Order: sequence, then structure tokens, then C-alpha cells
Amino acid sequence: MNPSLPTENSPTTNETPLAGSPAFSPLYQQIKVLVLQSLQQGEWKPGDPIPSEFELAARYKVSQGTVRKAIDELAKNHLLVRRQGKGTFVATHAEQQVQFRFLKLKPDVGDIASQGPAKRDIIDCRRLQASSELAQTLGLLTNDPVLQIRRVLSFGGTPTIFEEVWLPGQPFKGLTAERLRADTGPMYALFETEFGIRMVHAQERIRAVNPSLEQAHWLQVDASTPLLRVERLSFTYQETPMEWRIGVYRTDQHHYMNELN
Amino acid sequence: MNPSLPTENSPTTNETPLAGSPAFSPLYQQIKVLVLQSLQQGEWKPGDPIPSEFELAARYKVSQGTVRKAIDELAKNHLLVRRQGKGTFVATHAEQQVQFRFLKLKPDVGDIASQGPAKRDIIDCRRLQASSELAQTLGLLTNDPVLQIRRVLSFGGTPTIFEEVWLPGQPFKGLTAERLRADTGPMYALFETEFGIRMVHAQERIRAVNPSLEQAHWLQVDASTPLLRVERLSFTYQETPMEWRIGVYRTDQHHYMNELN
DNA sequence: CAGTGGTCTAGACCACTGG
DNA sequence: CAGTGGTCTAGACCACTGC
Repeated sequence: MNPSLPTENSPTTNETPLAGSPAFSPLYQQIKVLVLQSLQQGEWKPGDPIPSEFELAARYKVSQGTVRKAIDELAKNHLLVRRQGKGTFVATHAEQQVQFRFLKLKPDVGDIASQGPAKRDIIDCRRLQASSELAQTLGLLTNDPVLQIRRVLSFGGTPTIFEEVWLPGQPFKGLTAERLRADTGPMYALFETEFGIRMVHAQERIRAVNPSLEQAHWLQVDASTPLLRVERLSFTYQETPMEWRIGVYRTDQHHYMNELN
Repeated sequence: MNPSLPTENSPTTNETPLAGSPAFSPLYQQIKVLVLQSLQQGEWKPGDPIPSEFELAARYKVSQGTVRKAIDELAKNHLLVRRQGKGTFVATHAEQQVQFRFLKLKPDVGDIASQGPAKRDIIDCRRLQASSELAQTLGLLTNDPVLQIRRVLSFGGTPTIFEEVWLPGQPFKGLTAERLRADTGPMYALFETEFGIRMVHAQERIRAVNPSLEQAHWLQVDASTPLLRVERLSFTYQETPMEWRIGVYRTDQHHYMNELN
């Protein structure tokens, strides 16, 4: 009946081989996994349209309603974008509405656009070997090659964010400071267009700190100015960690905005 | 056909009286509004079961699937909780899984329970008149009565959070320091059981600051210790602002955790 | 066992887009 | 106009709960 599906679970009742073992996944969840695999394997690239609901229903041998439920959830997770009358598309960080989806720092007055475009200054981009901690965080081996990017973001002429970004060397082979400086858009958009890597989800840990000397220098503040220190671990499809980032944020004219639901 | 529904929109096509005016709302959205009204008016109280999907379908003269979609969305917003085989219930802040739903501060090691229960020390609870700013924030008039609560939260014996909470006087009439001290659970749970007011959603603005003398005193830190300053505006049903809170958090043994999606 | 929510299907029709 | 996603319905069956 569903030859292309990984597990068969239509008959009378779902087998529960071990007590407490789940061993049951609704069809639409299985469809989600299959779609995710196609996304991960690059069958559909960021910005591309995916097949219509009816085509997918035919491909997976399920009803259109089941495909719909799977896509609904992926769209709510911002992995796909639905456009009525046009189709369903692979989401991208380049879209205007979500330009700064992972940047929660907002100006105290006005919005992010009112101060003109952000100025992005790449300090450097170096090839390093992963420390054991970094390797563990990114799912690498100690001493595996990594890239470290350091940069300053300025809003309205004021340096506001200084951050260090670490990326696994393998998937980002060929990334250089020159390549980064040539680009004026969000870094995450460049990751998608140049390397086909889309950051899907991230978690941040935030503390209040005083800056190091280096941080104070780049942000033009003195050593007693309290700053937000934001650690971010970003994930691509399938919860694969792909980026580690430590930023310090000035909060004299900005604040970190968060919605609790 | 749908006599209990506010607007009729089944016929041939939806009227669009003015260009660009929406003037269309799917049935399930209208059901959502009706359910929200019942929640707001206290027809079903926090913890109560609401009628089954079929009962609601009969009441609103729509199909069960349409009710389902409405309830699905309310459940995803944490306004309702579905329990298979039992029914659908009005969500509450007292549930174990979501005890600290609005508190994003996590210990650096272990979880929130590993340090034993939080110690809640109420400093005072005073009746004040709303400043114009506060009145505007809470949707009151200047000089309307408000309550101000000040308290310290300690984890593992360390005072970690000092916060001031402002509540509108009217809905919280009768709240006193004694009443607050008598309760050992989350403040939001007390709001629900004693006043039938459920905080549904909130937004926070976060900065790094140095403490005031008073804040330094209550948190037992010196004046140069950087702290997180968290402003929180909480809303009850229908996006009605109901609480204004300013807290300062120590982040030497804790961090503010945030998921980006 | 009855009653609840959870999944899946099939089909009808609406709203939006673009050729 | 055809093709897409969006809504709504009706009905079947499964999974879980509690009596």
C-alpha cells in the first residue's frame, strides 16, 4: 500500500514490541521526514518551489490532506513557505520579512530599517583547529578544521555588535574574508546561496558581562560598560549543529526583544 | 445556517466592500474567537474541561473538523491542552511541565529542579497610583489604582532575581503581601486560582545594566556587577495587557535561554 | 464498553496567481 | 482559464482513558 514509506503501520493495530516504546508514527509525520530528507539532500534548494500537494500525494501514495498536514507543520517551522495560487517554496533567510530572524536586538526607537542598512565589517576569517569543546559542540573531532569569522555590526554609525563565528571547515570550504566582504546581505543568506546550507533553528544563552579589552575596543566602550553576551548554536536540517557564535551586544540604544508564548 | 456566527460568509463569494479590506475570516477563525470569548468570560475556568469537539460542533453548527482546526491552533498557543481519551482543558500555569513557562533563566549546570524549590521572598505589596507611563502601558488612566509587588527569588540559597511587579488594582482587588506569602507556588498560578486571570502571552525587553543600590542590596552583589534587566509586559486573553514587571537577574550561575525558530 | 481526541480519506468548493 | 493553496464537510477507523 505504501511501498515508499519506511514503516508499515496500517494494519489492525500498531505493534508495540516493547512496553514504553513508541513504535508508532502517524503517516503525516513520516511524510515530514521524507520531505526533510529531500530538503537536506538538496533535491529542492532554498527559494525553489517544491511539488504541489497533489504531486506529493501521488508520489507518497497518500491523500492530499495528509500531505497538507505535513507541509503545514513544516511551514509553521519556517522550513517551507506557502504562497496561495503559486505553490510551496523552500524558505530562505534572504526574504525581506525575515531578514534578521535570528537577530533579536531591536532599536529602542524606530525599527531596524529606520537607521539605514546595517554596516558589516569583517575583521578576519581564519582557518583554525577545533578545540575539544568546540568540536563537541559542532559534532566534530578535536583538531578538525574550522573557520573563525570575526566581525562588527554597526547601526546608525554606532558599533553595536562584535561577534566571533565558528563554522565547520568541511561544508564551508572556500569561504574567505574577501568572499564575506563582497557580500552586503545577511551572512545566513550567503550560507544558503554559496553553500546550500540553511540554518533552521538556533538556541541562545544570554548573560550580562563586562567586555574584554578586545571587545571594548571594537565596540568603542569602556571596560565597565555592561554588555549582553549572546552564545548561539545554530542547526541545519535534522538538528545538525552547524554554527557556533559568541556575540557581545551594546544595549544603550538597543534591547533584546523576546516573545513568550 | 450559522445563526450563532457573527458574520455570514458562505454564499457564492465573499463580499469585499472596500479594496484592500480583508472582510473575510474562515469559519475556524470565527470559532476561535467564540471559544476565546467563552474563556475570557470565564465560562470555562483554568483547569476545566471544555465541551467535546462534537458538542462544540453542534453548538456552533459547523463540522467537527472545523472545530478541531480551531482548537488545534488554540492548543498550539498554549491556551488549551488536549488530552487524548480525556478531553480538552483550559491551560494553567500550575502544570508541572510549564511551571516556569515565562521564566527563561536556567542554571548553568543541572536543571531548574536540581537546586531544590525556588525561594520566594515577598518584600512588600503596596497600593499606588499609576504614573502616566504605567497607565499607558497597562491600558489604564493616570492615577488609577495599581498594586506594586517587590520580591526576591533565590535558587540554591543564592538571591538571583529581584523584581517589581505592577498589576491593575481593579481585577486584583484583595491581593495582599500576606496572601502572596501564604502561597508557595508560581505567582501566575495564584493569579488564576484567586482571580481567574490567566497570562497567555508576554513580551520581554532585555538589557545589560549595572544594579541600582537597592538592586545590589537585594541580590547581594556589588554595584559593578553586570546584570540582566528584563522588562516584561504580560497579556491575558484578547491581547489585554495585565502585568508589567521589571526584573534584574544575576547571571553568574544562570543564563537566559532562548530558542529561535 | 462508551466517550474522547488523533489520523486518514475523498470530494466539493473558494481564493489567489499567472499566462 | 488552469493550477495552486485554503477551507469545509462527512465518514471511517485508531489510540487512549476511565468506568
